[in-house]
Amino acid sequence: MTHPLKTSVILVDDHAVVRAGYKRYIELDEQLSVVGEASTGEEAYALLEHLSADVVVMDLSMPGQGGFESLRRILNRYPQQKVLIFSMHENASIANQALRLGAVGYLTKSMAPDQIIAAIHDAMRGEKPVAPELKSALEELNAPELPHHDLLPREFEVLVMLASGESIDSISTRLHLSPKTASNYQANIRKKLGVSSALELQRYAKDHGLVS
Amino acid sequence: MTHPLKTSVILVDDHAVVRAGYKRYIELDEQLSVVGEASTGEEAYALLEHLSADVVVMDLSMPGQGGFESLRRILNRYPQQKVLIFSMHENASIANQALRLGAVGYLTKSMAPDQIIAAIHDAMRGEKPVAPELKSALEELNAPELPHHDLLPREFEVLVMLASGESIDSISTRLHLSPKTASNYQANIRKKLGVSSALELQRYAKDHGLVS
DNA sequence: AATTTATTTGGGAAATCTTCCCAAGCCGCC
DNA sequence: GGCGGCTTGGGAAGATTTCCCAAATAAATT
Repeated sequence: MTHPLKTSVILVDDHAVVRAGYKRYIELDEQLSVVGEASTGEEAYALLEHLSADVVVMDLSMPGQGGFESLRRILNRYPQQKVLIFSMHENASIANQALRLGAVGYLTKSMAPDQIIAAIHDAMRGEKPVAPELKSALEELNAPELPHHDLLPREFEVLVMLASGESIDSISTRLHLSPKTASNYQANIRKKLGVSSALELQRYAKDHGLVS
Repeated sequence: MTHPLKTSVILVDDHAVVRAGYKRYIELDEQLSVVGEASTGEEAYALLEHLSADVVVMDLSMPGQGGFESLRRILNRYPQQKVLIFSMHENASIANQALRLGAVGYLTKSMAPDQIIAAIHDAMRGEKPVAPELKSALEELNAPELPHHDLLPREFEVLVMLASGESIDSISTRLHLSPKTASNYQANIRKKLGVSSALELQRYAKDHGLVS
């Protein structure tokens, strides 16, 4: 058996301190080497044009409306690229979105360093490492019987606007509806989701990743 | 002139990766040395009983109702301790609370590593380093002419409850008021703050650090 | 002590918003 | 064509919010 090639890693995180931390641990592993770093999603995208890597380890919360959009663009351009998300948010709905977009795994920064290293190897082996504390929540989130799954399309649209803080009037204007209709939608949405105030509705939407 | 003693630092952050990053940079500086690490506020507090350090560098968002409470307890027990907060939140109101509690400085993780090192030296020199992007917001926040400063005491109390999502009914019950009165308070609060919905009110409260 | 002054509490009445029920128009589907 | 689901809004009752105002109480001032 020949000596295997090292697994190459690109680190993407807007905090230099955090990148340094990853680097420290990754370099302790004989099989891994950091071949590039970027501090924004755009930078990472540009970097990939000149440099390929087996795994891109990326944070989601970055400036310049980064994160998700960057992930989307990278995977659009390089569909085979393995992108491992390391986020500080232990939020199942964020993880869910990232995995749906095609990330190869989702881990949190609170994991132990050796688990992080292990996850990179897992990803190389074709597995899809997910932070253990999120597994059950992720299943829950993909359960089809969640209340908002049987909102009508139009209702869903209104829900998102309501949850982002828009008023009935603003919604009815932007959607060319009578305030009456928008208001009726609100009543139906609240009933279906089982909430009774604007704040509860917003919390529902946030908890389920419908708004950020 | 004699050789000065090294400045000793304790790192407190629940992410081992992040601590490793700080350590990397701190150890590059001849004058600094990391003498201890902790992953929670409680651990840090316990550590200080056995070990003293010139500066404690601490993250705020830690598990176990950490952060603020830990800061409070540490400064209560060791009023002279220099505690430098390094948070990932560029939120002026959080910074404000931390500084009021007696933190010697507030910096964000997005600062360049050399600025971070410089800030530790600044703190030792008796300065109070604050992340530049927060300075103006901090002054703004301490300006006495903010709308909520002329809420009546009772109004303020109701504001906080409203902003945490409580309903008029729940508030009137808990405060032994008629729903009518609670509702009147709400109207007055909204008028004074210049908001027109529950969500705007919540955002106001969050932006000004009145609720988390 | 007497008198302002600020605060807390809620009623009345009008305006607004929400809810619930229902119906017309549309679109797609069998 | 006919059925069923989606979108749109009216009507009417009910609830909430707002605005104005006043009594009771507490705090401050002279």
